[in-house]
Amino acid sequence: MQQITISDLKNFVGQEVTLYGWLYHKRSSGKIKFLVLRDGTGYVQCVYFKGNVSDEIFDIADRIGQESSIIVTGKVKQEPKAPGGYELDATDLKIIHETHDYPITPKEHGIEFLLDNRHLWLRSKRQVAIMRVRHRVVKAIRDFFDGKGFTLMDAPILTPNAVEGTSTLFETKYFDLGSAYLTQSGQLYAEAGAMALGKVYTFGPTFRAEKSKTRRHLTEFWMVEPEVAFADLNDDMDLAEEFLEYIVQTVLKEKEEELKILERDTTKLQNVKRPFPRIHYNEAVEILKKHGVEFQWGNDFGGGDETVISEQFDRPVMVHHYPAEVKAFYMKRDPQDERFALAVDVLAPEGYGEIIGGSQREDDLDILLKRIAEHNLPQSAFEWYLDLRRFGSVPHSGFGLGLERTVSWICGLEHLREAIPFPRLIYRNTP
RNA sequence: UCCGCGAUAGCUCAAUGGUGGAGCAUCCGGCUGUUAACCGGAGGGUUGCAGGUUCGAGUCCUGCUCGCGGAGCCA
Repeated sequence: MQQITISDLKNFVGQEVTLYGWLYHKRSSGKIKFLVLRDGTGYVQCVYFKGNVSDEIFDIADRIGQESSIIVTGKVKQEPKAPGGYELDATDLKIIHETHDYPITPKEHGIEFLLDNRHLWLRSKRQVAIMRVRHRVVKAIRDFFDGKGFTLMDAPILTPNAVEGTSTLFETKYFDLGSAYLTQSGQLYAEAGAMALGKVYTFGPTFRAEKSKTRRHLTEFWMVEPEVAFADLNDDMDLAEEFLEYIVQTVLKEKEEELKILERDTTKLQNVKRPFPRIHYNEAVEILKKHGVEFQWGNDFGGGDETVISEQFDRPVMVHHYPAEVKAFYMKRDPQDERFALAVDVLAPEGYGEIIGGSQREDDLDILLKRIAEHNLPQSAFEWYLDLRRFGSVPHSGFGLGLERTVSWICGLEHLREAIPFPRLIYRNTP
């Protein structure tokens, strides 16, 4: 008897096979029982007729509870009515572990209950589909950069200094050196990498101790940050749009089944093709005014503002030249107009907001020193970073893409917490 | 941190200030093609915690705890 997976059933029609998995769902009708098996690769209905199997096997099928782990043997049958197209005419059933009273039933549950049971919730169809898409997005990210001559060069997670104020940093004791902080961004280290390798990217978890309590925030999330030497803001935008197009089109092509399970309207994703609209901050402000939004020039956009702006377009929109005041110290200012930073945010459609933030970096030592002073940052903490401008400084640019926001957008999720296996939220760090 | 909402059976919810219910889950019984199957029956409650008002509080009032939605901030 051949042991196979549910995803391989199509190659074994008419043959008797053995599947290992968990009981996902059960229906019975007197002398016939329908056991839906899941094995991580898919779902298949196994049909047990009384008479075709021994009474003992039939009793097991009757008795075992949802999520019991079992070994099923039977003949593969094509069944147009079955989801997936195949069904198992079962001949045998063995128990690996019998269980009862599994907490997550086929009926609806509240979000608190589901998050308390996240370790079990992950077994459900929808969550499995999301994790598959997440995995494919991660692979697409790596394939894209690897294929373009980038080197993966990860940044440290424990960092020595409170760079942009301690209020949003997680602090931890660090032996005799006092405190260390969980990284908020690998960018400064990526810049060092770009000066060594030309094109690099960091990809890992980042941490923000912001007391944010919205569907768009996690305290721990994953970010990919490419950094390119000899690249200006336009090069940065070129890279960002090619990157996003590649991710979305790849997932559309390869995770069709999962997006269907998630009931994602993929027509909106089909549009994600170059070129993306590029608008100046001033144009974005005009759009807000035209739509009756009260907005003070010079401010950053809020979530609602971003939605209004992105609704004007059928694909991601790149907003560039933000007022320098609201942007980070390391962003280079526009030599034509010092009020603006050479920065870009990419706003996803359908209200998903900012998924990419990037900029051309300040490469002049003296200007950077001035910015550090203006932001009341401790220069000593940045001496290593300033060295990058002392020894062979070049124009360079990069951006950061939030993985969970991207997954959330592609999957059409209501909340970021479903886009990561074990979400960390302001009032939750379990399981 | 601020604004708003909520906490009742394992889960999702209902209950005019007057004997706390339903669906699902569980258990028992029925059904040879079910798709969140269906039909009949049973068990299951310190109504988040602490006070108060009242003849009487799940319901009204005060405080607390926990959670949810949003804002600000950000990816």
